[in-house]
Amino acid sequence: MDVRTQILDVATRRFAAQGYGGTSLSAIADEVGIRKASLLYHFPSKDELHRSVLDQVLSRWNEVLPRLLAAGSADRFDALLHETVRFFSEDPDRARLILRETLDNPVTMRERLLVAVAPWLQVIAGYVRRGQESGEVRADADPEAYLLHVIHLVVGGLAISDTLGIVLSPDGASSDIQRLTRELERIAKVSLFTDEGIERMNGRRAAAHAGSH
Amino acid sequence: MDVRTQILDVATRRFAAQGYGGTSLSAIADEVGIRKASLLYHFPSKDELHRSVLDQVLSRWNEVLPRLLAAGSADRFDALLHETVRFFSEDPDRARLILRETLDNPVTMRERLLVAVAPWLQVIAGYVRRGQESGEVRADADPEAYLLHVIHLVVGGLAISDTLGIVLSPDGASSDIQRLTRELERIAKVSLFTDEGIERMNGRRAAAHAGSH
DNA sequence: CCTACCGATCGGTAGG
DNA sequence: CCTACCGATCGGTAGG
Repeated sequence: MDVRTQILDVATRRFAAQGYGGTSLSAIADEVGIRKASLLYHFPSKDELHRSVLDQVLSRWNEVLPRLLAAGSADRFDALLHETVRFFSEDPDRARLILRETLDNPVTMRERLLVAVAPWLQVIAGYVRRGQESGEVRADADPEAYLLHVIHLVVGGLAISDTLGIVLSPDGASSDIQRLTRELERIAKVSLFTDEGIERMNGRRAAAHAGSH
Repeated sequence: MDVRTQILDVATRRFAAQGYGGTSLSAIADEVGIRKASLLYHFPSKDELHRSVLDQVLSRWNEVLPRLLAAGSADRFDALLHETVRFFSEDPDRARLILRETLDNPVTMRERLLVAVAPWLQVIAGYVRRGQESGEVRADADPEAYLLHVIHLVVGGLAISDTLGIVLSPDGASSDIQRLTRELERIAKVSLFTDEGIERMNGRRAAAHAGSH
Protein backbone atom coordinates (compact mmCIF):
# COMPACT_ATOMS: atom_id res chain seq x y z
CA MET A 1 0.00 0.00 0.00
CA ASP A 2 1.44 3.42 -0.95
CA VAL A 3 2.12 6.12 1.62
CA ARG A 4 -0.69 8.41 0.50
CA THR A 5 -3.26 5.68 1.10
CA GLN A 6 -1.69 4.83 4.46
CA ILE A 7 -1.92 8.48 5.53
CA LEU A 8 -5.58 8.67 4.47
CA ASP A 9 -6.42 5.48 6.37
CA VAL A 10 -4.76 6.57 9.60
CA ALA A 11 -6.20 10.09 9.31
CA THR A 12 -9.71 8.71 8.74
CA ARG A 13 -9.51 6.62 11.90
CA ARG A 14 -8.03 9.45 13.99
CA PHE A 15 -10.41 12.19 12.80
CA ALA A 16 -13.34 9.84 13.40
CA ALA A 17 -12.17 8.96 16.92
CA GLN A 18 -10.78 12.26 18.26
CA GLY A 19 -12.06 14.86 15.85
CA TYR A 20 -10.19 17.48 13.83
CA GLY A 21 -9.03 19.57 16.78
CA GLY A 22 -8.10 16.52 18.84
CA THR A 23 -5.85 15.04 16.15
CA SER A 24 -2.31 16.35 15.50
CA LEU A 25 -0.37 15.88 12.28
CA SER A 26 2.56 14.45 14.29
CA ALA A 27 0.31 11.75 15.74
CA ILE A 28 -0.82 10.72 12.23
CA ALA A 29 2.75 10.83 10.86
CA ASP A 30 4.07 8.79 13.81
CA GLU A 31 1.53 6.03 13.25
CA VAL A 32 2.34 5.90 9.52
CA GLY A 33 6.03 5.83 10.37
CA ILE A 34 7.17 9.06 8.69
CA ARG A 35 7.95 12.61 9.82
CA LYS A 36 5.35 15.35 9.99
CA ALA A 37 7.20 17.34 7.32
CA SER A 38 6.95 14.35 4.97
CA LEU A 39 3.20 14.11 5.55
CA LEU A 40 2.92 17.78 4.55
CA TYR A 41 4.62 16.91 1.26
CA HIS A 42 1.71 14.60 0.35
CA PHE A 43 -1.02 16.87 1.75
CA PRO A 44 -0.18 20.60 1.72
CA SER A 45 -2.08 21.37 4.96
CA LYS A 46 -4.10 19.79 7.75
CA ASP A 47 -7.23 21.29 6.21
CA GLU A 48 -6.47 19.69 2.85
CA LEU A 49 -5.93 16.31 4.49
CA HIS A 50 -9.24 16.63 6.32
CA ARG A 51 -11.03 17.54 3.09
CA SER A 52 -9.49 14.52 1.32
CA VAL A 53 -10.64 12.21 4.11
CA LEU A 54 -14.22 13.51 3.90
CA ASP A 55 -14.26 13.42 0.10
CA GLN A 56 -13.10 9.80 0.12
CA VAL A 57 -15.90 8.75 2.47
CA LEU A 58 -18.65 10.67 0.71
CA SER A 59 -17.57 9.58 -2.77
CA ARG A 60 -17.72 5.94 -1.72
CA TRP A 61 -21.32 6.50 -0.70
CA ASN A 62 -22.08 8.28 -3.97
CA GLU A 63 -20.90 5.17 -5.79
CA VAL A 64 -23.26 2.91 -3.87
CA LEU A 65 -26.41 5.05 -3.78
CA PRO A 66 -27.26 5.58 -7.48
CA ARG A 67 -26.89 1.84 -8.07
CA LEU A 68 -29.47 1.20 -5.36
CA LEU A 69 -31.91 3.79 -6.66
CA ALA A 70 -31.58 2.49 -10.22
CA ALA A 71 -32.28 -1.09 -9.19
CA GLY A 72 -35.99 -0.37 -9.15
CA SER A 73 -37.01 -3.60 -7.49
CA ALA A 74 -40.48 -3.96 -6.06
CA ASP A 75 -39.27 -3.76 -2.49
CA ARG A 76 -36.88 -0.90 -3.20
CA PHE A 77 -37.23 0.60 0.25
CA ASP A 78 -36.22 -2.62 1.92
CA ALA A 79 -33.05 -2.90 -0.16
CA LEU A 80 -32.19 0.79 0.23
CA LEU A 81 -32.49 0.66 4.01
CA HIS A 82 -30.60 -2.58 4.34
CA GLU A 83 -27.72 -1.48 2.10
CA THR A 84 -27.38 1.84 3.93
CA VAL A 85 -27.13 0.00 7.23
CA ARG A 86 -24.60 -2.39 5.71
CA PHE A 87 -22.48 0.43 4.27
CA PHE A 88 -22.08 2.23 7.58
CA SER A 89 -21.81 -0.84 9.81
CA GLU A 90 -19.07 -2.15 7.52
CA ASP A 91 -16.97 0.78 8.75
CA PRO A 92 -18.55 2.88 11.53
CA ASP A 93 -15.80 5.49 11.08
CA ARG A 94 -17.72 6.66 8.01
CA ALA A 95 -20.71 7.42 10.20
CA ARG A 96 -18.56 9.05 12.90
CA LEU A 97 -16.87 11.37 10.38
CA ILE A 98 -20.19 12.55 8.97
CA LEU A 99 -21.65 13.06 12.44
CA ARG A 100 -18.57 15.00 13.58
CA GLU A 101 -18.60 17.18 10.51
CA THR A 102 -22.26 17.99 11.14
CA LEU A 103 -21.45 19.03 14.72
CA ASP A 104 -18.19 20.90 13.94
CA ASN A 105 -19.13 22.64 10.70
CA PRO A 106 -22.92 22.83 10.53
CA VAL A 107 -22.87 25.60 7.91
CA THR A 108 -20.59 23.69 5.51
CA MET A 109 -22.56 20.50 6.12
CA ARG A 110 -25.86 22.25 5.44
CA GLU A 111 -24.66 23.29 2.00
CA ARG A 112 -23.32 19.84 1.28
CA LEU A 113 -26.63 18.26 2.30
CA LEU A 114 -28.57 20.66 0.10
CA VAL A 115 -26.44 19.75 -2.91
CA ALA A 116 -25.79 16.05 -2.31
CA VAL A 117 -28.73 14.76 -0.27
CA ALA A 118 -31.77 16.96 -0.95
CA PRO A 119 -32.22 15.93 -4.63
CA TRP A 120 -32.47 12.17 -4.15
CA LEU A 121 -34.32 12.68 -0.89
CA GLN A 122 -37.02 14.38 -2.96
CA VAL A 123 -37.04 11.40 -5.31
CA ILE A 124 -37.55 8.89 -2.51
CA ALA A 125 -40.13 11.17 -0.86
CA GLY A 126 -42.00 10.99 -4.18
CA TYR A 127 -42.11 7.18 -3.94
CA VAL A 128 -43.39 7.49 -0.37
CA ARG A 129 -46.21 9.83 -1.47
CA ARG A 130 -47.26 7.39 -4.19
CA GLY A 131 -47.30 4.71 -1.48
CA GLN A 132 -49.65 6.88 0.54
CA GLU A 133 -52.05 7.16 -2.40
CA SER A 134 -52.15 3.40 -2.84
CA GLY A 135 -52.63 2.84 0.90
CA GLU A 136 -49.34 1.01 1.41
CA VAL A 137 -47.83 3.88 3.39
CA ARG A 138 -49.39 5.42 6.49
CA ALA A 139 -51.35 8.55 5.60
CA ASP A 140 -50.10 10.57 8.59
CA ALA A 141 -46.39 10.11 7.77
CA ASP A 142 -44.39 13.21 6.75
CA PRO A 143 -42.23 11.81 3.91
CA GLU A 144 -39.25 14.23 4.04
CA ALA A 145 -39.14 14.45 7.83
CA TYR A 146 -39.49 10.67 8.09
CA LEU A 147 -36.58 10.06 5.70
CA LEU A 148 -34.33 12.50 7.56
CA HIS A 149 -35.04 10.72 10.84
CA VAL A 150 -34.28 7.32 9.32
CA ILE A 151 -31.01 8.58 7.80
CA HIS A 152 -30.06 10.01 11.18
CA LEU A 153 -31.14 6.81 12.93
CA VAL A 154 -28.78 4.80 10.72
CA VAL A 155 -25.78 7.17 10.52
CA GLY A 156 -25.89 8.45 14.09
CA GLY A 157 -26.85 5.08 15.51
CA LEU A 158 -23.94 3.26 13.90
CA ALA A 159 -21.54 6.06 14.89
CA ILE A 160 -22.24 5.27 18.54
CA SER A 161 -23.35 1.64 18.18
CA ASP A 162 -20.64 0.23 20.45
CA THR A 163 -21.63 2.66 23.20
CA LEU A 164 -25.33 1.83 22.81
CA GLY A 165 -24.54 -1.90 22.73
CA ILE A 166 -22.88 -1.85 26.13
CA VAL A 167 -26.21 -1.01 27.77
CA LEU A 168 -27.80 -4.16 26.32
CA SER A 169 -25.14 -6.45 27.77
CA PRO A 170 -22.39 -4.92 29.94
CA ASP A 171 -19.81 -7.47 28.79
CA GLY A 172 -20.17 -6.20 25.22
CA ALA A 173 -21.29 -9.10 23.07
CA SER A 174 -20.98 -8.57 19.32
CA SER A 175 -24.54 -9.86 18.92
CA ASP A 176 -25.74 -6.56 20.40
CA ILE A 177 -25.03 -4.72 17.14
CA GLN A 178 -27.19 -7.27 15.33
CA ARG A 179 -29.94 -6.82 17.88
CA LEU A 180 -29.75 -3.03 17.47
CA THR A 181 -29.76 -3.08 13.66
CA ARG A 182 -32.67 -5.55 13.55
CA GLU A 183 -34.72 -3.29 15.83
CA LEU A 184 -33.66 -0.24 13.80
CA GLU A 185 -34.99 -1.80 10.59
CA ARG A 186 -38.19 -2.83 12.36
CA ILE A 187 -38.79 0.74 13.61
CA ALA A 188 -38.10 2.21 10.17
CA LYS A 189 -40.49 -0.16 8.38
CA VAL A 190 -43.34 -0.35 10.83
CA SER A 191 -43.52 3.43 11.21
CA LEU A 192 -43.72 3.88 7.43
CA PHE A 193 -45.94 1.11 6.06
CA THR A 194 -49.51 0.21 6.90
CA ASP A 195 -50.21 -3.41 7.83
CA GLU A 196 -51.59 -3.82 4.32
CA GLY A 197 -48.38 -2.40 2.83
CA ILE A 198 -46.21 -4.82 4.80
CA GLU A 199 -48.39 -7.77 3.71
CA ARG A 200 -48.15 -6.72 0.06
CA MET A 201 -44.37 -6.32 0.38
CA ASN A 202 -43.96 -9.78 1.89
CA GLY A 203 -46.25 -11.20 -0.79
CA ARG A 204 -44.12 -9.68 -3.55
CA ARG A 205 -40.92 -10.98 -1.98
CA ALA A 206 -42.34 -14.52 -1.66
CA ALA A 207 -43.45 -14.36 -5.31
CA ALA A 208 -40.03 -13.12 -6.42
CA HIS A 209 -38.28 -15.93 -4.53
CA ALA A 210 -40.64 -18.57 -5.90
CA GLY A 211 -40.06 -17.24 -9.42
CA SER A 212 -36.27 -17.42 -9.09
CA HIS A 213 -36.31 -21.15 -8.18
CA MET B 1 -24.86 36.71 37.42
CA ASP B 2 -21.62 35.70 39.16
CA VAL B 3 -18.44 34.98 37.22
CA ARG B 4 -18.48 31.23 37.86
CA THR B 5 -21.90 30.89 36.29
CA GLN B 6 -20.85 33.09 33.36
CA ILE B 7 -17.82 30.88 32.75
CA LEU B 8 -19.96 27.72 32.87
CA ASP B 9 -22.47 29.20 30.41
CA VAL B 10 -19.88 30.30 27.88
CA ALA B 11 -17.96 27.02 28.25
CA THR B 12 -21.14 24.98 27.72
CA ARG B 13 -21.88 26.80 24.48
CA ARG B 14 -18.27 26.55 23.22
CA PHE B 15 -17.73 22.89 24.11
CA ALA B 16 -21.06 22.04 22.47
CA ALA B 17 -20.21 23.95 19.29
CA GLN B 18 -16.49 23.26 18.79
CA GLY B 19 -15.76 20.37 21.13
CA TYR B 20 -13.16 20.04 23.88
CA GLY B 21 -10.09 20.08 21.62
CA GLY B 22 -11.47 22.90 19.49
CA THR B 23 -12.09 25.23 22.42
CA SER B 24 -9.26 27.14 24.14
CA LEU B 25 -9.37 28.57 27.65
CA SER B 26 -8.36 31.98 26.28
CA ALA B 27 -11.39 32.02 23.98
CA ILE B 28 -13.72 31.29 26.90
CA ALA B 29 -12.01 33.87 29.14
CA ASP B 30 -12.14 36.52 26.39
CA GLU B 31 -15.89 36.08 25.92
CA VAL B 32 -16.48 36.31 29.68
CA GLY B 33 -14.25 39.39 29.80
CA ILE B 34 -11.51 38.14 32.11
CA ARG B 35 -7.96 36.79 31.71
CA LYS B 36 -7.21 33.12 31.24
CA ALA B 37 -5.29 33.04 34.53
CA SER B 38 -8.40 34.34 36.32
CA LEU B 39 -10.50 31.58 34.78
CA LEU B 40 -8.00 29.04 36.14
CA TYR B 41 -8.57 30.49 39.62
CA HIS B 42 -12.27 29.43 39.45
CA PHE B 43 -11.63 26.10 37.70
CA PRO B 44 -8.21 24.53 38.43
CA SER B 45 -7.82 23.00 34.95
CA LYS B 46 -9.49 22.69 31.55
CA ASP B 47 -10.43 19.12 32.43
CA GLU B 48 -12.14 20.24 35.64
CA LEU B 49 -14.10 22.89 33.75
CA HIS B 50 -15.21 20.32 31.21
CA ARG B 51 -16.30 17.94 33.95
CA SER B 52 -18.30 20.71 35.64
CA VAL B 53 -20.05 21.55 32.38
CA LEU B 54 -21.06 17.91 31.84
CA ASP B 55 -22.12 17.43 35.45
CA GLN B 56 -24.34 20.51 35.28
CA VAL B 57 -26.13 19.24 32.16
CA LEU B 58 -26.58 15.67 33.39
CA SER B 59 -27.73 16.72 36.87
CA ARG B 60 -30.44 18.90 35.33
CA TRP B 61 -31.72 15.85 33.51
CA ASN B 62 -31.55 13.75 36.67
CA GLU B 63 -33.85 16.28 38.34
CA VAL B 64 -36.46 16.00 35.59
CA LEU B 65 -36.47 12.25 34.97
CA PRO B 66 -37.46 10.79 38.38
CA ARG B 67 -40.40 13.21 38.56
CA LEU B 68 -41.61 11.91 35.20
CA LEU B 69 -41.22 8.27 36.16
CA ALA B 70 -42.97 8.80 39.50
CA ALA B 71 -45.95 10.52 37.89
CA GLY B 72 -47.36 7.12 36.97
CA SER B 73 -50.07 8.45 34.71
CA ALA B 74 -51.91 6.09 32.41
CA ASP B 75 -50.21 7.46 29.30
CA ARG B 76 -46.81 7.55 30.97
CA PHE B 77 -44.93 6.85 27.76
CA ASP B 78 -46.50 9.79 26.00
CA ALA B 79 -45.50 12.20 28.78
CA LEU B 80 -42.00 10.75 29.08
CA LEU B 81 -41.32 11.09 25.37
CA HIS B 82 -42.76 14.56 25.13
CA GLU B 83 -40.88 15.90 28.16
CA THR B 84 -37.59 14.43 26.91
CA VAL B 85 -38.08 16.17 23.58
CA ARG B 86 -38.95 19.39 25.38
CA PHE B 87 -35.91 19.20 27.67
CA PHE B 88 -33.42 18.89 24.82
CA SER B 89 -35.15 21.24 22.36
CA GLU B 90 -35.25 23.88 25.10
CA ASP B 91 -31.45 23.97 24.82
CA PRO B 92 -29.94 21.82 22.03
CA ASP B 93 -26.45 22.39 23.51
CA ARG B 94 -27.38 19.78 26.11
CA ALA B 95 -27.87 17.23 23.34
CA ARG B 96 -24.69 18.31 21.52
CA LEU B 97 -22.57 17.96 24.66
CA ILE B 98 -23.83 14.43 25.32
CA LEU B 99 -23.35 13.42 21.69
CA ARG B 100 -19.80 14.85 21.62
CA GLU B 101 -18.88 13.14 24.86
CA THR B 102 -20.11 9.84 23.42
CA LEU B 103 -17.92 10.32 20.34
CA ASP B 104 -14.84 11.69 22.15
CA ASN B 105 -14.79 9.48 25.26
CA PRO B 106 -16.79 6.34 24.46
CA VAL B 107 -15.22 4.40 27.35
CA THR B 108 -16.09 7.03 29.98
CA MET B 109 -19.56 7.44 28.49
CA ARG B 110 -20.17 3.69 28.53
CA GLU B 111 -19.55 3.59 32.28
CA ARG B 112 -21.74 6.60 32.86
CA LEU B 113 -24.55 5.04 30.80
CA LEU B 114 -24.29 1.78 32.74
CA VAL B 115 -24.59 3.62 36.04
CA ALA B 116 -27.01 6.41 35.17
CA VAL B 117 -29.13 5.11 32.27
CA ALA B 118 -29.24 1.32 32.44
CA PRO B 119 -31.26 1.09 35.71
CA TRP B 120 -34.24 3.17 34.69
CA LEU B 121 -34.03 1.83 31.16
CA GLN B 122 -34.70 -1.59 32.68
CA VAL B 123 -37.68 -0.15 34.54
CA ILE B 124 -39.24 1.31 31.40
CA ALA B 125 -38.43 -1.87 29.47
CA GLY B 126 -40.45 -3.69 32.14
CA TYR B 127 -43.48 -1.49 31.40
CA VAL B 128 -43.04 -2.21 27.71
CA ARG B 129 -43.00 -5.98 28.32
CA ARG B 130 -46.21 -5.74 30.35
CA GLY B 131 -47.69 -3.81 27.42
CA GLN B 132 -46.73 -6.69 25.15
CA GLU B 133 -48.58 -9.15 27.39
CA SER B 134 -51.73 -7.05 27.31
CA GLY B 135 -51.51 -6.61 23.53
CA GLU B 136 -51.01 -2.83 23.65
CA VAL B 137 -47.40 -3.08 22.50
CA ARG B 138 -46.24 -4.82 19.32
CA ALA B 139 -45.08 -8.34 20.09
CA ASP B 140 -42.03 -8.18 17.80
CA ALA B 141 -40.54 -5.07 19.46
CA ASP B 142 -37.24 -5.46 21.35
CA PRO B 143 -37.87 -3.29 24.44
CA GLU B 144 -34.30 -2.34 25.39
CA ALA B 145 -33.08 -1.88 21.81
CA TYR B 146 -36.21 0.11 20.99
CA LEU B 147 -35.70 2.47 23.93
CA LEU B 148 -32.04 3.05 23.06
CA HIS B 149 -33.01 3.99 19.49
CA VAL B 150 -35.68 6.41 20.70
CA ILE B 151 -33.26 8.05 23.16
CA HIS B 152 -30.75 8.41 20.35
CA LEU B 153 -33.42 9.68 17.98
CA VAL B 154 -34.29 12.46 20.43
CA VAL B 155 -30.81 13.40 21.71
CA GLY B 156 -28.93 13.02 18.42
CA GLY B 157 -31.78 14.46 16.37
CA LEU B 158 -32.02 17.63 18.42
CA ALA B 159 -28.23 18.01 18.46
CA ILE B 160 -28.30 18.39 14.67
CA SER B 161 -31.89 19.61 14.26
CA ASP B 162 -30.92 22.89 12.60
CA THR B 163 -28.85 21.03 10.02
CA LEU B 164 -31.65 18.53 9.33
CA GLY B 165 -34.21 21.34 9.11
CA ILE B 166 -32.37 23.06 6.29
CA VAL B 167 -33.14 20.14 3.98
CA LEU B 168 -36.88 20.56 4.55
CA SER B 169 -36.85 24.23 3.53
CA PRO B 170 -33.58 25.77 2.35
CA ASP B 171 -34.45 29.19 3.79
CA GLY B 172 -34.54 27.68 7.27
CA ALA B 173 -38.02 28.24 8.67
CA SER B 174 -38.38 27.69 12.43
CA SER B 175 -41.49 25.60 11.73
CA ASP B 176 -39.15 22.87 10.45
CA ILE B 177 -38.13 21.93 13.98
CA GLN B 178 -41.81 21.49 14.85
CA ARG B 179 -42.33 19.36 11.76
CA LEU B 180 -39.31 17.21 12.70
CA THR B 181 -40.33 16.73 16.34
CA ARG B 182 -43.92 15.89 15.39
CA GLU B 183 -42.68 13.22 12.97
CA LEU B 184 -40.20 11.98 15.58
CA GLU B 185 -42.97 11.44 18.12
CA ARG B 186 -45.12 9.74 15.49
CA ILE B 187 -42.30 7.30 14.59
CA ALA B 188 -41.62 6.53 18.25
CA LYS B 189 -45.28 5.82 19.06
CA VAL B 190 -46.40 3.97 15.97
CA SER B 191 -43.38 1.64 16.04
CA LEU B 192 -44.10 0.72 19.67
CA PHE B 193 -47.86 0.42 20.06
CA THR B 194 -50.35 -1.76 18.24
CA ASP B 195 -53.39 -0.05 16.71
CA GLU B 196 -55.34 -1.37 19.67
CA GLY B 197 -52.82 0.15 22.10
CA ILE B 198 -53.08 3.56 20.45
CA GLU B 199 -56.87 3.45 20.58
CA ARG B 200 -56.82 2.51 24.27
CA MET B 201 -54.34 5.31 24.97
CA ASN B 202 -56.46 7.91 23.21
CA GLY B 203 -59.52 6.60 25.02
CA ARG B 204 -57.81 7.02 28.38
CA ARG B 205 -56.68 10.53 27.54
CA ALA B 206 -60.19 11.56 26.48
CA ALA B 207 -61.56 10.12 29.72
CA ALA B 208 -58.93 11.91 31.80
CA HIS B 209 -59.67 15.23 30.09
CA ALA B 210 -63.41 14.81 30.55
CA GLY B 211 -62.87 13.95 34.22
CA SER B 212 -60.75 17.04 34.85
CA HIS B 213 -63.43 19.42 33.55
C1' DC C 1 -8.86 39.10 39.59
C1' DC C 2 -4.29 40.82 37.34
C1' DT C 3 0.72 40.75 34.87
C1' DA C 4 4.34 38.08 33.57
C1' DC C 5 6.12 34.02 32.35
C1' DC C 6 6.91 28.76 31.67
C1' DG C 7 7.73 24.44 28.70
C1' DA C 8 5.32 21.84 25.32
C1' DT C 9 3.15 21.35 21.24
C1' DC C 10 0.81 23.07 17.38
C1' DG C 11 0.71 23.67 11.92
C1' DG C 12 3.80 24.88 8.58
C1' DT C 13 8.39 26.26 5.90
C1' DA C 14 13.33 26.10 4.09
C1' DG C 15 16.55 23.56 2.12
C1' DG C 16 18.50 19.51 0.87
C1' DC D 1 11.35 11.59 2.37
C1' DC D 2 14.65 13.88 5.92
C1' DT D 3 16.73 17.55 9.55
C1' DA D 4 16.28 21.85 11.36
C1' DC D 5 13.74 25.51 12.45
C1' DC D 6 9.82 29.19 12.64
C1' DG D 7 6.10 32.01 15.13
C1' DA D 8 1.83 31.21 17.41
C1' DT D 9 -0.80 29.22 20.70
C1' DC D 10 -1.71 25.84 24.02
C1' DG D 11 -2.69 24.71 29.31
C1' DG D 12 -0.86 26.00 33.47
C1' DT D 13 2.10 28.48 37.39
C1' DA D 14 4.22 32.27 40.34
C1' DG D 15 3.49 36.08 42.71
C1' DG D 16 0.99 39.83 43.88
